[in-house]
Amino acid sequence: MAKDTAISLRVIQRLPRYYRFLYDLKENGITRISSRELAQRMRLTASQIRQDLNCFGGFGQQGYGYMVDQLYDEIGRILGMDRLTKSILLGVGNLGTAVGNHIEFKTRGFNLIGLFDDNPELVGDTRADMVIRSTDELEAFCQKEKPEMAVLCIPKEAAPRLVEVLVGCGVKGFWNFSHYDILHDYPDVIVENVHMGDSLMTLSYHMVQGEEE
Amino acid sequence: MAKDTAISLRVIQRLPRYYRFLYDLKENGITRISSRELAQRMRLTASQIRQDLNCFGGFGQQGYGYMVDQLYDEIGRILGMDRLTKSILLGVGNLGTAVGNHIEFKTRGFNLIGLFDDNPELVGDTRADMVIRSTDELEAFCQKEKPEMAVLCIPKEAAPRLVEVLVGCGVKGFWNFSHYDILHDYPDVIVENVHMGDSLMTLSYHMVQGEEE
DNA sequence: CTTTTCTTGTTAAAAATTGAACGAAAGTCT
DNA sequence: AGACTTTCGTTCAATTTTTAACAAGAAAAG
Repeated sequence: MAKDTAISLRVIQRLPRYYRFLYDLKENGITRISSRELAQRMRLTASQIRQDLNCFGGFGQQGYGYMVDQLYDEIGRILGMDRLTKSILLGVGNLGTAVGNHIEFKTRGFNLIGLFDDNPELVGDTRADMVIRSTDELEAFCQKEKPEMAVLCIPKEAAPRLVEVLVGCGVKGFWNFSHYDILHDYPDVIVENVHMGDSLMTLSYHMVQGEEE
Repeated sequence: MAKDTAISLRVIQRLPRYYRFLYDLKENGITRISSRELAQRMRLTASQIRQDLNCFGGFGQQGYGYMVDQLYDEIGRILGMDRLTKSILLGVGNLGTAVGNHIEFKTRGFNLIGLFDDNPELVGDTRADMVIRSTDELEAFCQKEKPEMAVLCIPKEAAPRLVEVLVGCGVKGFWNFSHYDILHDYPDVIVENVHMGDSLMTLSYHMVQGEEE
């Protein structure tokens, strides 16, 4: 059943994709699915799906398949979608605004409770139904509200110092959009670096390759 | 020297990160670097760096290391950063606006030449120094300008049909931010799906794990 | 009720990726 | 100039990841 060996990062990174496809199945009124059919839809092998899911326990039934609803809930729970971890967002520029407005934090396990920016012209403005606070208030706010996660949409130069401050304030997770790589060297601190530019560059690489052949 | 075996996706996906770190070295006036030191900075093994770079040719020099400038340029060329592939962006909502303004397309091998949206209230407005066009004009625009890449910041429902239209118009690459997975089943079409929500969910998973131990 | 068909969970094999080891070439120092 | 150090490119080994194979259990069909 449940394995005691650590679950590989690759498996974890596939879970959200399963979650999305299962949501679609639910929406289309499909109540059960076999690994074979799910594999066809997702362009994976049935073997991989069975093995991935089995890391967390036997959710399926032989001769029948998986219950879509149940599997969706299970994966959601594994991913922590049943929580609302308090979060703050720093840097309310173009990107910060879009992230604050566009991302559905609440259905992803987080609750955005504060926005911060250095720019005095932005402070006091409203985004995503929240008032933008000055970064000067950051530490006081953290002491009071104890957010555990911080979204960073700040310039690269500001990142290292701010990370240090936030770790000092007890922030345990970073969703980092800044051009700076937060390295995984604070103990007990989880980092997810999002580099959209990197993604665009790999697209470029593949398009160049496509031309050359 | 140059290998004739295909280069693995993992290597390609690391290239932009090398590119970023090399840029930083350049900025700090560092002209040469050994695989060992770069490995320390990037939290990789020296072996991996040497092996990755060697896929494309021997850029280093024994007993000396790599020339930062030269290596930066080489990786840039490999990734196609010396090009300006014509691109359009569809869906100028929160996210589309941020992507249009925030991403440096020109230094990533692309040139954004048009914005499109369905919403009549947005058509005619300006974003990133460009006028927003109606989606009705899309096909005519493509016939004239022949963009090769499309950025999709549209709702999930609109994605499948629009992809079909764009592929018909000769678009060869998609940078897809929509909640829909474009599957790689058009021949000669390159897809890069960006799912920010997936990234947030893996962060959630790791934070839950961090708590439990 | 028995047989047949599915489909899982699991084990075994294959493939890919990463890390260590080492000779060779170039730089550095005395 | 010669000894010594550095560091690459490459080969080999270890690990990880993916794919295939299969026995066992459950549903469906006759």
